[in-house]
Order: sequence, then C-alpha cells, then structure tokens
Amino acid sequence: MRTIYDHKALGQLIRQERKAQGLTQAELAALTGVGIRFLRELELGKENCRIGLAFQVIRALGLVLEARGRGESA
Amino acid sequence: MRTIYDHKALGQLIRQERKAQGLTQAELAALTGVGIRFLRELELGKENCRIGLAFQVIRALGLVLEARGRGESA
DNA sequence: ATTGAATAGTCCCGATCGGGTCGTTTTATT
DNA sequence: AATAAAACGACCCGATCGGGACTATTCAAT
Repeated sequence: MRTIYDHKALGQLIRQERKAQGLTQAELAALTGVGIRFLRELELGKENCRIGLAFQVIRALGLVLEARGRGESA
Repeated sequence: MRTIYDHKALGQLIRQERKAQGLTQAELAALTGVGIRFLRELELGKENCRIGLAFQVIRALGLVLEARGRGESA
C-alpha cells in the first residue's frame, strides 16, 4: 500500500507498476488508448493532465485507488 | 476506506467530504485556490479535469489517497 | 566498447479546459 | 408555503493539453 500525495507520486507509481508488468511506454499507451506522449508526461509527473486519461491508465494497470479522511483509520 | 475506481467516484468523495466539513463549493474553491466552476465540475464527475487541481482539492480536504496493485493485499 | 531498445524532448495544431458571472433550478430552513 | 442559500448550466475567451513523428539521449545487454 502506497500513499499518493500528489501527481508526482502517481507518476512514479504508474511507472513502477508498468515496469513490474514488463511493458514499455508504447505498449501501455496502446493498451490504454492514450498517446505515448501523454503516458510519458504522466509518469514524469506532469502537473496538469486530464484525470480521465490518468484513470484509464490506472485501471489498465490493475491498480486500485483508495481514499480516506485524514483522521479515519484504515 | 473507500475505493476510487474512476473520476466519478472521486467527485462523489470530494463532495461528501466537503459537506462533512460544512463547506460550500465557493468556500472550498477559495480555500483551495481553484475556480468555483472547476470544483463544481469535479464533484459532478467531469471526465477530464486537470489532475494537479484535483490533487489540490484532495489535499485541502485532508483526504489521503492510497494505491495498491490488484493482487496486493491491503 | 558496441549495438539496439527504451525513454525524453521538441515541433505544430486542433480540441478543450478553466476563469468569472449571470440567470435558473434545486435544496434547506422556518 | 415562503424565503434564502446553495448548486447548476451557459456564456466567451485565453491558455494549455494531447496527438503523432522525428531526433537526441539514456539504458541494458552482449
């Protein structure tokens, strides 16, 4: 379980997961239906990308996002 | 703990948390430094908004996002 | 060290976002 | 039911995204 505090952390996570699955950026991009450049910038922590596309990638990788309030216990 | 499978779920969560904290959209928008319209559309599950702004809102609300691989146990 | 793959950076351009605001609709309170 | 507040939808417009392609750079493996 990994905490995602911002878009950079998200990019790192995506890259890590992509590599863990043995995919290249081009392959994942094709799989996900987004452009290679988008994926690259997402992994590099681009400040502003479209969240819909980001979620497509997240789901394509089989990642699960969970949220809780600050105080809320896991 | 709540699973965020897409941008709609994220919007719902944000709205719920905003209300739980007794804030109006205008107040939260001002607090966060985003436009009211952006916040509104984010809560309504706009497909494509800038992820950087979304994270600003998430942090402003004190929400914590966590991610794990599909198989990974919590 | 060499070689090929993977990633990063840049180009142009159409498509869309996000800003504020005004008018309308929904929700809440009394 | 009446009133006020909050949320929604639409408007215009400048700013930026995201697409593919092409080159340069980094990386891994032999």
